Amino acid sequence: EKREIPQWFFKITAYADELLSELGNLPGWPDPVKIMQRNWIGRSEGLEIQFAMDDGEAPNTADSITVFTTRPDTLMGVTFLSIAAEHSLALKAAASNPDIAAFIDECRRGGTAEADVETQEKKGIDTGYFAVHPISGEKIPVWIANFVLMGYGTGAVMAVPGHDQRDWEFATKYDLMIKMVIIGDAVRDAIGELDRDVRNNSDPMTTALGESRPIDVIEGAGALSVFEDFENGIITKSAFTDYGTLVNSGEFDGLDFRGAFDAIAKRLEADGKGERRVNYRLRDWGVSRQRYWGCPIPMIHCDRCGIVPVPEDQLPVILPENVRFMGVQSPIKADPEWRKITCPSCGGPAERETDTFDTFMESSWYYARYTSPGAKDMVDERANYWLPVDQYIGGIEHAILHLLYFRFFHKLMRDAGFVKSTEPATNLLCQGMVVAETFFREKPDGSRDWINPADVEIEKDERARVVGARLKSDGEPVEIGATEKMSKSKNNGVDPRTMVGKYGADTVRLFSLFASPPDQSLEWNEAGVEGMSRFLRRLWRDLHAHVSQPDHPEVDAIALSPKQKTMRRQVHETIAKVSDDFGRRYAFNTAIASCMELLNAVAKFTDMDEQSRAVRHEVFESMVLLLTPITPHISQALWTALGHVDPVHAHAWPEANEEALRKDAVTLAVQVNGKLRGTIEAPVGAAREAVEAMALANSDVSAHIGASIVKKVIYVPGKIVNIVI
RNA sequence: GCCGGUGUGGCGGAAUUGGUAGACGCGCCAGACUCAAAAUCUGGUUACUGAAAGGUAGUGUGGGUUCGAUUCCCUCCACCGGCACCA
Repeated sequence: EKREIPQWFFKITAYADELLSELGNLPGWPDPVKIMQRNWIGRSEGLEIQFAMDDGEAPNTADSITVFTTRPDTLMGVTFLSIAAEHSLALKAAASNPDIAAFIDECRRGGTAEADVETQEKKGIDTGYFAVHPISGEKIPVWIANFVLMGYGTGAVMAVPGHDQRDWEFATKYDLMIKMVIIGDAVRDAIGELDRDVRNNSDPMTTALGESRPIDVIEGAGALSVFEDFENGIITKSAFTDYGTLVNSGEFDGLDFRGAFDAIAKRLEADGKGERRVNYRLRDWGVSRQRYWGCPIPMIHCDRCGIVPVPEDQLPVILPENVRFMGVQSPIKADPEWRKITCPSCGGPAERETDTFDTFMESSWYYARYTSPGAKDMVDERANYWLPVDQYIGGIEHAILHLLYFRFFHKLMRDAGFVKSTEPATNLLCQGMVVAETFFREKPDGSRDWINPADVEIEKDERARVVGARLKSDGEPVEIGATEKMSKSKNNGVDPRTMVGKYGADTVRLFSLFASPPDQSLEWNEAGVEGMSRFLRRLWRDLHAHVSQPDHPEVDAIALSPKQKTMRRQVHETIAKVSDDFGRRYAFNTAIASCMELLNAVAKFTDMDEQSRAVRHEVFESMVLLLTPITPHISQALWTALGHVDPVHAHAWPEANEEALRKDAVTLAVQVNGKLRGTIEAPVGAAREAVEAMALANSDVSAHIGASIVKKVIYVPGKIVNIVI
């Protein structure tokens, strides 16, 4: 059932629409990742418009410049076109003009990374060519601009300096015309008033300007500067980029964004000069890299047959290991022998591809291969048993690239018939980085000698503030640097095995999960681990003290004293909280904290009667089960101590008992004007009037009300009473 | 520059749907035990003020919405991640 693979198959842009829409079917993925991917794909609706070249100036009248715009409503404000340095027309202009050629060279030298392009100084050069405005027929100049990239859209943009900030800055710098064709609502409304007075001119802006009185009227609408600019025929402050109403746009005057979009689209479509189009910011994925390390691209270049795939029985192409590195070039590129091969199609001499795949290529489908070890194909039928991945975990730094390629590849495999699912992973957790403090000493040449945190002693003042640090070996001070991601270059890596050796794996795992929620960065700091060790030792000691007591009956919920009930309720509250923290919130730190609270509470619960011992048994059994996923080894030992024969991991996860969770009374905060002034104990389900009366009767509260009149009382059952005076 | 995130005690962090800010842990202080130390246990620990009870302020900045804001909205600042070849 494998499909014939069409030519567009490997283009990620062919999947742009699906990659975007399927984000809506990923409830188990974090919102920030989905938002970043949505923005990265960047779907936008607009018009593609052709600007013909002016006959008298163009080197070839067949030339035209195609632009894409999401703001066709500003079309009548176009005063020039900006094209990329690699645009065919730019290259044509460069052929006869050394200044232009030099400018293009300069653009090439600049970085192509989006961050470089967006932060560099906006520069341009006039090509000397003119295009024709598709509606007004005006001649408009064509400029080359360093911020227009060939890889985006069509490599050319229509410039509307009046209503685009970047175009505005460019036009101001090079003294190009700026037209106002959109006005905001405030200006429109003010003009509307003037228009009613005059009524005899169809162009409201002209009417307003024709009168000697508009300024004071407009001033009230808060648009004075815009209006003054218009009087002078230029926008001086900055571009007006909001949506609004069209002016100075001939037949389109008075239309809003939507109306203008439709009218202009219709007009251009009728004239064959433009059409509606959906554009994506997403670019195609170039998968080849000019380096040695990597998976060779299994393609063969034949002069007669073109590019021919390596036959399947010769896969995989193995990277030669017996190579010599010389300079920066890949050794398989330098080696004239390795690439020699006969063409599998015609049998003539041919050459292997010497580029290797981008590492993102393999990381895009390894998870699928893991389901089918030894499979002859990429995967076999086992993939459909395991996939999609239930829980995928990776760093947030992969939010865009890896996780988009990952989704793309899964859809490719689906369309090739390898898997049936549409998305590779149901749930995604992006964990933070492991960071640690850095320490250094400055060397005479100003460079830094980084010192490992394990070799440093921290000095603190009497208020426990860090005042300095010393090297353990010589006792001399060292400088304290930033807290950064663990790295070799900053020598702040700490091997957890040292800690595991000292405290055991359970303690270290407990510590690393307790230190911060998984999606935040984790500070690896030895100080906290002592607390975890203490907690486990207390649990061990208290549990063994409990099992050394005489046997006890089952818990009899009806026979429990209020104190026993409270203790038992806390057990079930903890079960409910830990279950939710593990299953829904991934909040392991708070799950552990509530187990600690439970241990603190049971340590104070020292009654020795039978039912107390029964409740205490429930505390320890539950706590051991709740901690098992984090501390399996000590949990198993404690489980055995509690008298169980079966392994702890085989036991069912505890469930919170509704009956045990029930409360008779609840503590309510009482506020006066939003400030906490006291608390009251109210029976659950008490009437509003009764609760209000209790709140007003509270002495701390009444002291703050004094002789004032109570205006309003807000009561949120189970939470607060707020008395407004 | 753009997109996303973060900012809370001395420190890591909690507050889940707008409802008692600082849970839990570290550190620190005091006490108990001890000849002593370690370990352990008990109590305290946001700041200012006050003998105390308490009062006032307080969650990066400045504003706003609300009876009530760490939480929602706007502004700004700092830091972290990504920006398509980290060859």
